[in-house]
Amino acid sequence: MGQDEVKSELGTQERLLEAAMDIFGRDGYESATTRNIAREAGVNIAAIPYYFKGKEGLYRAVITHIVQMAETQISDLVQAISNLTYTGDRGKEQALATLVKMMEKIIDFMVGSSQGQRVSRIILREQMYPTTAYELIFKGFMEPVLNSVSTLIIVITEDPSRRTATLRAMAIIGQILAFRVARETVVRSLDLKGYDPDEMDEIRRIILEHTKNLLRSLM
Amino acid sequence: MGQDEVKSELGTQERLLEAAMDIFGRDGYESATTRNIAREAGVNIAAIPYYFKGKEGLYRAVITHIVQMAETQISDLVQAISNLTYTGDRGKEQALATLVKMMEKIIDFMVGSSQGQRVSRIILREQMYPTTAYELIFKGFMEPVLNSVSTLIIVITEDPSRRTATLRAMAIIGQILAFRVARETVVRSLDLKGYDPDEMDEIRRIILEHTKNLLRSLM
DNA sequence: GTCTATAGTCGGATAGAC
DNA sequence: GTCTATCCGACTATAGAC
Repeated sequence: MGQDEVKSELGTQERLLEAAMDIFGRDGYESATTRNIAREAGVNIAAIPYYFKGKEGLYRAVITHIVQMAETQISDLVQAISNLTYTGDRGKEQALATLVKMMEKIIDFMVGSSQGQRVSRIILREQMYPTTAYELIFKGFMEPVLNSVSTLIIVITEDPSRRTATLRAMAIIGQILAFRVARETVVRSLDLKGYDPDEMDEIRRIILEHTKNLLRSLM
Repeated sequence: MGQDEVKSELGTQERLLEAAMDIFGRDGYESATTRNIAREAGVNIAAIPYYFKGKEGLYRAVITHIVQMAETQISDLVQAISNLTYTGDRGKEQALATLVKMMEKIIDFMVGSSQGQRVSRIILREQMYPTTAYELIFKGFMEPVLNSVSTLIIVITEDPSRRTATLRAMAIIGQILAFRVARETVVRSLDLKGYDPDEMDEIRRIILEHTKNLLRSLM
């Protein structure tokens, strides 16, 4: 199927996309320069307006790309949650186990992997300073995750209020956000170099313990 | 008294500082322009290098100012915590009550007041993308708060590990961060216009309930 | 102290050769 | 499709009149 000419086209585009994800993730949209991105990708600056219709178009392409990456990570769990019906005490424990699994995915994605760190920086930036690209992230990632988690919380707490469950879901996920947003503060407070596997294990352990204890107290 | 004067009666320096807090909080450091700030303040652009040695100096002045504001909010609690010694079951309950009080302060400051919202946007931005001004925030605000909260957690859980307590503190405070960082997502998910007093009450109630239930489960 | 005018810099986009 | 050269706009900062 693949033609050689197509391969070389996608090569330049893909290299720009990879470099853009790095630079946008590191510097933020305004501070990032197309000159830097082009240099990092090893291509000419003029390739950006040529392939992506400018800086903004490149940014949107990055957003679309990372939403797809994130979706891949969680699609199976979202799918499972929207299909299954949980009832009774056994259903509650199942729902809690699923929730813990989802939290684990999010932790490893946002805090653990170096790829996920840059990606989640971009996502969090859009949360704080939404641009026209925010809609893509909301519909493609945030809304599905928040809906899934709040559905599980409704099952676990037997409180049918979607509103209350959504707020609880935000608070619970916030435990994870803290370690991404305030990474520098955590690292300094504990006099670390970064999150190495030992710290990651303890962070994961603590957040999951908190989540389980909290939800059991609401059962 | 008569301190409630309007903006036009403030000096040029103060008007610049107020305007800068607004614009930096809304747009972030790079996106904010000195032109905008000067126009918002109703003063000439040249006043910025004249009084603050340029854009960066103005930003540092804003950071210093907001750290002082934040310190005022929490200094009494930080003071009380560093002085008192809590022991026994009664001590644990006292520590928990103090922790809840501090959480309430932080919620009202970060999520509730419109002033605090702009300020906390700047603080969170420095968390995610630290500049040379980060040190001021860390030493003046983040470190004292994190230390206070983790000290209380050590008393409550009777686990002497400062490291574990600090990580727990981050996770617990993260519940608050979520409503500031992902405000737009919360608002959209619940189809709101913003956080009105009803939502604020429920957010506060839920976070405090989570915090109390969680820490009781760790006693 | 405050203004106008302008210098100096930088980043994004484009034209046109190859 | 990719390159070089260049343009244009926007921004910060400064010089100097008042």
